[in-house]
Amino acid sequence: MSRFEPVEDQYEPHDLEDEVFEYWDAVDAYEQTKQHRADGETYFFVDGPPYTSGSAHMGTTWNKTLKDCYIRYLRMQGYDVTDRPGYDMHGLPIETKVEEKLGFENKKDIEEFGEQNFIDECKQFAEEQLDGLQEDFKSFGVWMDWDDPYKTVRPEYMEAAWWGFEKVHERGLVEQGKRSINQCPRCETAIANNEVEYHQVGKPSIYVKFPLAERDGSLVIWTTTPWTIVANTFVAVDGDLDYVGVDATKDGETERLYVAKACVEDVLKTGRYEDYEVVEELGGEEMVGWTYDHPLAEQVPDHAQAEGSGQVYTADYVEADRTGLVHSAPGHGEEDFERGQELDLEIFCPVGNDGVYTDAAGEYAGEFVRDANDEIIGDLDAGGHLLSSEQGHSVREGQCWRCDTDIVRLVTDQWFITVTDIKDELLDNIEDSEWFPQSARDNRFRDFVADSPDWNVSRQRYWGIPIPIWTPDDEWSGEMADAIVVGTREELAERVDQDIDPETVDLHKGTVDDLTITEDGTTYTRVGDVFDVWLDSSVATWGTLDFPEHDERFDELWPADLIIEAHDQTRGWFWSQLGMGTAALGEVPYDQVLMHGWALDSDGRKMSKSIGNIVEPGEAIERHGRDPMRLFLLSQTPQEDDMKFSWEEMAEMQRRLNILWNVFRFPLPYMRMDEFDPADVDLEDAETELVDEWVLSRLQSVEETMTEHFADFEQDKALDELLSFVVEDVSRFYVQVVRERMWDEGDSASKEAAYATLYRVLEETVALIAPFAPFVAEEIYGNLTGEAGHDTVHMCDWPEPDEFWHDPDLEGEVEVARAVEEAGSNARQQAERSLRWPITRVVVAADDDETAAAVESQRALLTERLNARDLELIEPGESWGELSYAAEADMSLLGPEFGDDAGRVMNAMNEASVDEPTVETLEAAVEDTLGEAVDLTEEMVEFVTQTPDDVTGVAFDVDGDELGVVYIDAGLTEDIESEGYAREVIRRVQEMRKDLDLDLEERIRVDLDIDDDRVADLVRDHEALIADEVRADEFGPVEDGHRKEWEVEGVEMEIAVEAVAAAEASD
RNA sequence: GGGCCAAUAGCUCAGUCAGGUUGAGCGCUCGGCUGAUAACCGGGAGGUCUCCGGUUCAAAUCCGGAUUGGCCCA
Repeated sequence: MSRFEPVEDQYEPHDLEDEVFEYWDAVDAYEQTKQHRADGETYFFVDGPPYTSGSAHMGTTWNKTLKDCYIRYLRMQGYDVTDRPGYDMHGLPIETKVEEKLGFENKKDIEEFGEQNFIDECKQFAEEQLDGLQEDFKSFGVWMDWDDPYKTVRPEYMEAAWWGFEKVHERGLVEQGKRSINQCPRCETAIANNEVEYHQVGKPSIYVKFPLAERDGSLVIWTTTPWTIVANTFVAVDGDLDYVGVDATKDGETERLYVAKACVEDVLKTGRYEDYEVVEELGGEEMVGWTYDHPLAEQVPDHAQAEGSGQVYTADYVEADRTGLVHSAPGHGEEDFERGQELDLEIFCPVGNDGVYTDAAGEYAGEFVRDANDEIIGDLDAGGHLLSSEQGHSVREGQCWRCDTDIVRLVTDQWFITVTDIKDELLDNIEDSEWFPQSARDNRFRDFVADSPDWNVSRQRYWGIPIPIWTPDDEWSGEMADAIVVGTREELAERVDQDIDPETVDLHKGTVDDLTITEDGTTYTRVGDVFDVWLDSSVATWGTLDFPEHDERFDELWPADLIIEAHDQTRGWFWSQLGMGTAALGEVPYDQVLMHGWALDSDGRKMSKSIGNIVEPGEAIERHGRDPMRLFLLSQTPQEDDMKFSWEEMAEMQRRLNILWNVFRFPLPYMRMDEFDPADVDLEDAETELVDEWVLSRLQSVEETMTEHFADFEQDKALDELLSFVVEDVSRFYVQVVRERMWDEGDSASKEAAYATLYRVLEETVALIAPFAPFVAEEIYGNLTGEAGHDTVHMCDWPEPDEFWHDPDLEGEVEVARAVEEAGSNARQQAERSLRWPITRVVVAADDDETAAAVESQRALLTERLNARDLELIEPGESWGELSYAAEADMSLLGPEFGDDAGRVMNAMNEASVDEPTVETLEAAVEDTLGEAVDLTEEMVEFVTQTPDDVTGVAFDVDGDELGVVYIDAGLTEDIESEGYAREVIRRVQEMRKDLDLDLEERIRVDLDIDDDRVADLVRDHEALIADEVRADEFGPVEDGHRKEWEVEGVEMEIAVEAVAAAEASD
């Protein structure tokens, strides 16, 4: 690529990005960049694996873009960064999608299809989804190792999970146990709590009388799940609550009912009793130990009847609601189960994994539980146990997140990692990681870890990593000491009875379920379950490194230096990694966490299919391009706050990039014409002017600040700093000032210094923007550096501030000067004197020495920018004649001094106008207004000047600190009018040159016909200036030229222009 | 139901920790500039700081409560 080639007039993201993609391919940009840092210090970044279903949405895009930005930045800082992407490919979501595709309804269909066939289908589906995602990520310009992602379905990764699990087992933290779980009866597997979704459903609401065994009367309970009464084991009361026995009468018959005292009226009304009498009052504690007969004893002969069943116990989940007595089935509900365990009661669960009653349910065997509700209600009624029954009671019901089937609570055998045994260690290990923001770690995360129960890692499914536990075929004791846990493929090959090759063996269920182990005469078979997918990703830090298959890199790199995910991962990946890392290795597997938010729609609502407010990244790219989309995403804070999507802001980013593009293309024609070569100029020795030195100093400051922001994981602020430098400092100021020097024909040291300065600024700016907008950075870098630079901007070092150029004092001075200029422009406008017309003088009243010094040192710049003949500086303490003064109050001092009157005093001060800026004169003015004397001090007051009519004055400030006032003297003189009119003519001739589409170098002849003799004379005085500016060879009659009538400040003039060459040709 | 986070101009956000007459960019509008020109410069309008209470001479800011939205947990 040769240098300073002409470029598009307009920043065109799409064409540019397509070209850059091709260019990257052509020069192997990604590989070269990695190679370039191969000897650098290692940095172990770990990608949180997205789940391979669906395509990349805005949240995923934000996440990957953040990762890409930090990886690119770290590479520029010299690190050899691990950038292996990962994909989470196992699990129920994929199984259900494949089931749908194959038209399956339940597990039996899968069994018929064949486990291995089903697993193959899942694998193929997951791979297809992965390809789609990967294409999306590449198209965002994310540079990761796409040729070699880690996949949770590969044997070496599955082995990493086995290895970790075996370590956990060695620490004695694995156990089989019964737990009350959410079961999806269709998927026939446990569902994690957070995988349960809720919706409102109508359910039965029944009051049931449990007949007491050793005394008259019944306990009254209420439930919305009649089918769980089959498994009733005890009734719970609140030990501290008051209960009553009432004799209730209906249809002439009286019966004794026991309910909470507070519930009597409601229960009896519900049961349509006509009358009642309280005959007993007793505390809940007194009822403990009462026995009752199971209301469905006849239909369920094998109902819970072991020692302790069928009795009343206390439980803390009881409230004085409904009846104050709670039917409890430890075989179903979670609280019931836990209380049952405490009481050492039997766990009776007559329901299979498919939600169908087993033989233990007697007459109901073979029926789906919820379908049996009506029959059970009928049986209760027939047995005289039903006090009341209603349908359609609205409650929140959990359903399976994948297939929407209503869940049932069951107690089943599950495998656990008993993280509650190492809770203190987990909490300690939290301290070893640094979070951004840290408050998320100390509040949200810590609370979650403190409350976390044991981790149920088993799922009764197919598409997952098989749990590597083998138990004896004959009766297993339940002790882990009597089970075998396998940690690696090699160990598997050594121990199993069958002949397998550890290099090639697939570890999925279809293969390993057939493998048996025989040791000491006992044969062991693998337990059927697979791991919860959260266990898969929990081992990502070593899975990324293909450990334990290879251990060198693990020894060198582990634990991870950085992970970046959204806040939902506090209970997800941040937690699962902490749990697994601590249980297996005693350490948290990551050092730093950057926790970002979610991508919401423009109203701050979640993007969802049902609302129809999803913005696809593809659409954003189509509308604005990749770099603008990335800039928008990266301009959002990456720490905890959710992002509100905004098309406007994305469009704004495109505009900002267009400004960068304009800044870049502006000097190209001049540099090209002059054959500028940056290598020939040593900027430090070049004849730089103050403004060059200023912009170079600003560049150093920007670099310093950006680096600090990156260190704090605030890339949004770094980007903001850079863009405002490009827009405010370079485009709106430096380029404006430096233009005239570039127009210089012939060689000039000043022009060369300007070239070299702008070149340096651009070269480093594109390096600074490279992590954010990699495409446009590449394009500009390539054009600027040609063969002299790296093959890609992404190989550049991160620009470090150069002390030689860093001059904060100069920056401060120019900041003041720019404030003066801005105020001066404002004053000019108020005086209705356009910039083309010179003014005789500008007067700057500086409030302090520093400001005065700044104005003095930037005198040349200011007079030029304000087009003033002279600049007069009023030193601090001095005042300019003909000014009066107004006062502004400092409320922080007025408040404490005057209390309730502070507001009135302030108003009086604001209204005052005095001849001299002293407290005494002000006090007098305030007294006039208020009618009472007040004591003011210097500190309470700030005086501002008021200008006479013939002069316009505007105060100037830097960041809100007022520093002084600029006065524009707009009085006219002949000399000024002469130049003013001349410049009006110049501007119009220039426009006409443009109308004619003349070449920059083209010489012209100009004919001026001005209606006003005085003005015509004034203009003639500046004929030389006009000729020079518009490249006119002569003034005189123009025959066939471009002719136009103008009105300038009320004066009619006719101007004609023709090219000299054209005129000669026609002669 | 509980925990954490957010709410400030039409839009995106700063200001909240250390209370003192609310700021920026964009958009809108009026004007200027015109060899970067779909660029650039200046002016202006636009806010009950979500609401209700409290503390204080003074609250966007501190405290309590509510509403709405987000994540997580039950």
